[in-house]
Amino acid sequence: MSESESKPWYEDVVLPALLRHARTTYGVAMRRALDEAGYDDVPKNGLYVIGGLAMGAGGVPLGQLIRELRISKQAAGQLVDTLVTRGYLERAVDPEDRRKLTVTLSERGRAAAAAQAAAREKVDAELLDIVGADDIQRTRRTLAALIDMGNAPDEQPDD
Amino acid sequence: MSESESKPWYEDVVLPALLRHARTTYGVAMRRALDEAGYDDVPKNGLYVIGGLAMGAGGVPLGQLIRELRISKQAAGQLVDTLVTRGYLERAVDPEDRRKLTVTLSERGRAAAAAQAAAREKVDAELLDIVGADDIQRTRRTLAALIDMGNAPDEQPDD
DNA sequence: CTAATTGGTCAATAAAGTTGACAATTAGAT
DNA sequence: ATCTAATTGTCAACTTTATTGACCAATTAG
Repeated sequence: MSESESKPWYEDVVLPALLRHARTTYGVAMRRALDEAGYDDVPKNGLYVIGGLAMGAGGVPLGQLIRELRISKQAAGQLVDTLVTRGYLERAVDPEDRRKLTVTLSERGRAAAAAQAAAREKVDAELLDIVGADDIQRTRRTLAALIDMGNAPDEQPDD
Repeated sequence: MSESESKPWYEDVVLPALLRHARTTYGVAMRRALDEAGYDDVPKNGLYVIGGLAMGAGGVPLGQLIRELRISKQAAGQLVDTLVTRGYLERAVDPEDRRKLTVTLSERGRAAAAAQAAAREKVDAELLDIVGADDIQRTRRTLAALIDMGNAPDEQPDD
């Protein structure tokens, strides 16, 4: 059995570990880009908030953060607080239902989101070079299937 | 444009978000399996330690945990402390170099690891049913490429 | 017009990670 | 054989992040 065709290193690494480490590549790249651009006070989950908010144009309801980050509403409120204090977000009440809060990116927030997106796209591009568009498409579909599995109607936490 | 062939929901979800949520499917399943089997005191990163240790037979050096979890050596030490206290791990000093520490699964640790692995495999099997072996293989390769990108020689943190 | 539900806040606390200082062990150079 | 120097991990103090429980305000259902 020759060295040159030994099985790849990831052969018996379990999928959740691969997912974790793969995401870390993005995480490190995005964090470093933000740091270098002077946005060095974004809290851990802030990456997700800022990145996620970038695409939803009209602002994101707090409840959505709670569900997607899988944290308590108090933690979500505190996270938003921090991001508002540090100038990345602005709160707004939903005029339809004045209990509801939505958050939007501030000027500074949009700048940070842009830096983060650039870093992400750089990784995307490099990956595209390595594995090609088809594999990326299949990977995305596979990940989506996995996500759908976790969204069975009974999975929502009560709080 | 008909409803039935609208673009899939994940179309413009960025890859790091897909990775995050996909991993959450595993995380939730594994956590729930552990809870239901009575192993309800495993700390957050403990999932990774226990799952990762399951395969490395001889025990894992502490330094490896530090690098893979990307936490400080102090945090790693504390995590191991907790897992030892709660009966999942056992410490052992490397006789070659008595500074070095390795951890191995205790009896209880192995039982927890088995429960966790079963949950993981159940998700694996379900995924296999949905997307097929080929897509999983390509996904694994793609993730591995992404991980390799993040392991450039200059990426190791100093501490 | 109550009563229940939903959406969020406040306060206290717990959990997890960080930094800084230091002890023990090993390695490298005299 | 030491005498540095580097590696590996611990201790202690502190910061950050998230949780629980009690509560208030706005909305919706009877």
